[in-house]
Parts: sequence; structure tokens; C-alpha cells
Amino acid sequence: MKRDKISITEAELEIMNVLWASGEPMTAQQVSDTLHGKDWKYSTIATLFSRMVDKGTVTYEKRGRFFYYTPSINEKEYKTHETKNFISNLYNGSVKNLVASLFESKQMSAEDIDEIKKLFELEE
Amino acid sequence: MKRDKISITEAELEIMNVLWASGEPMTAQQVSDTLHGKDWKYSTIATLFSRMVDKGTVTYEKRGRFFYYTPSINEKEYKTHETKNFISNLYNGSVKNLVASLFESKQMSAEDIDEIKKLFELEE
DNA sequence: GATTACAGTCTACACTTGTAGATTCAATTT
DNA sequence: AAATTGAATCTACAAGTGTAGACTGTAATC
Repeated sequence: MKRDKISITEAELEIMNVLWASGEPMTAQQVSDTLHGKDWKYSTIATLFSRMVDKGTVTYEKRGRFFYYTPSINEKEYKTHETKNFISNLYNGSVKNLVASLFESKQMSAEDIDEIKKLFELEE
Repeated sequence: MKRDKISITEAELEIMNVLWASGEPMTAQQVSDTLHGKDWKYSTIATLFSRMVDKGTVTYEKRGRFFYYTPSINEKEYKTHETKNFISNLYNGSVKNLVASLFESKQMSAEDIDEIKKLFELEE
């Protein structure tokens, strides 16, 4: 089962998102609190962190008795890369196809449309 | 490991894409030929098909000595759904964020941009 | 009818992922 | 110092995935 070098599973991504959003090192407990929605047991989060450390997607630093975790991969880069893969897998690599599909399926809010129009107007 | 009811793995998706693109029932061999790029052994494809039949993502019909497979789930619906999840996981559910990111990261070709502009102009 | 091919089925296996209880070890409190 | 507490680590396990060799049975060919 060959996989891409740096992989972040769905569960791990939830943690990465918390870390990225926070912008600073967090303990497993803090992440757990932020993720109160999901009711993961502490040890589940700990396992995920330990796997992430192994994979190298986060690093930690020990302060007192706590480990503070920091993402070691760049959010923008990672997401851009994943988006590219996604478009490649589902939309034959065509951004146009993706956007057309979003359009058709009415997944865009009025604000989305406005904002996007602005983007494109700046462009001309 | 609880997963969404109807799941299509990455490998399975490649097959589904072939089936969807073809628009008509295909044998495992035909799919294999179409997928010559990946060099999957025949039995790999057969295993994938058999799992897909189990999951209910394809059905087959026996004609002579061959099985002809047909997707049993709708491409548009499936992709729309997956796209929604994707945006939810990576872009906090915001289509605008996605499109902005595509913009920034220069993943759009000139044609993409033209086509997309057309879409949005129709809209006003 | 015997032989050959080849499509489909079985079996296999290592790695991944989600999920978490049990255990350990150091810090904190009494 | 002893007891308590709570992180971090270890161990565990079932289901899912990628990948494919071995086997079987029937259709096509000699």
C-alpha cells in the first residue's frame, strides 16, 4: 500500500486544523478542549499526536510537564497540494470543471458569489 | 473505524471514473485496458470490482462468459457530495475560501479563468 | 471429446486508521 | 515523605486498503 510521503488522515487533519488556527503551540489537552464537539478520549488524541510526531507532521517541545505541539508543515502548501490532488481525482484536473460543478449544484452562497466576482474583477 | 455509508476508495474511484466516462457497461478487462497507465494486475482489478459489488457501488450483468459492470451510483451526486466534504474539511466549509485559495496559488489556467468569468457573468 | 485460455473467485498479507484501556512516571498537593 | 493526580506511553484490536498469487470452472479451440 504505497501512499504519498506526507499523509494526514482525516482524524489527524482535525487536529492540524486546530493547531493551524491557533497559530501557537498547544498541548493535547488544549486541543481536546477545542475539539469538544468530537468526543474523543484523551488517549485517542494522544495516539494521534504520537503518530503525527512519527510521521513528522508535528513537532513538540516539553515545557514543564506538558508537551506543546506545533505543526511542522505549512497549512497553505499542504492544502494547495491536497486541493490539486482532489481536483485531479474528481474533476479530471480541471479547476473549471470543479467551479462549474459548484455552480450547478448551488453550493455557493450569495456572499460566496459576490466575493468570487470581486476576485475575478480585480483580475481584468 | 466508522466511515460514511457509501465509500469509494481512491483505487476504486479510478475504476468508477472509467465506468462513468464510458457511459456503458464494461468488463474488467476493458477497464484494465483503459487504465493501462496504472499497471494493476488483472486480479487486483478483479478484487476491487468484487469489493465494489459488495459495497453496492457497481452492479454487473453476465453476458456470455463476461461480467459487465455498471456504476450504481450517480457521478454528479457523488462528486458533489465529496466536494462538499472536502471543502468542509479543508476550507472550513467555505466555497469562497477554496476559490480564493485556487486563485492565490495560481492553479487556474487562463482558460479556466475565462470560462469561470463566463459562468459568473451569466449570473448577473 | 480433450485441451487450452482465460474470467472470476479465494486466500493472503502487510500496512493504515480509528479508537481507547492499562500502565508508568513525574509533578503537585497534603 | 507519602499520596494523589494526570500526562504521556504502551498495548491492543477490528475494519479498511492496496496489491496480487493460486485455484477453479467454463467457454473456445483443436
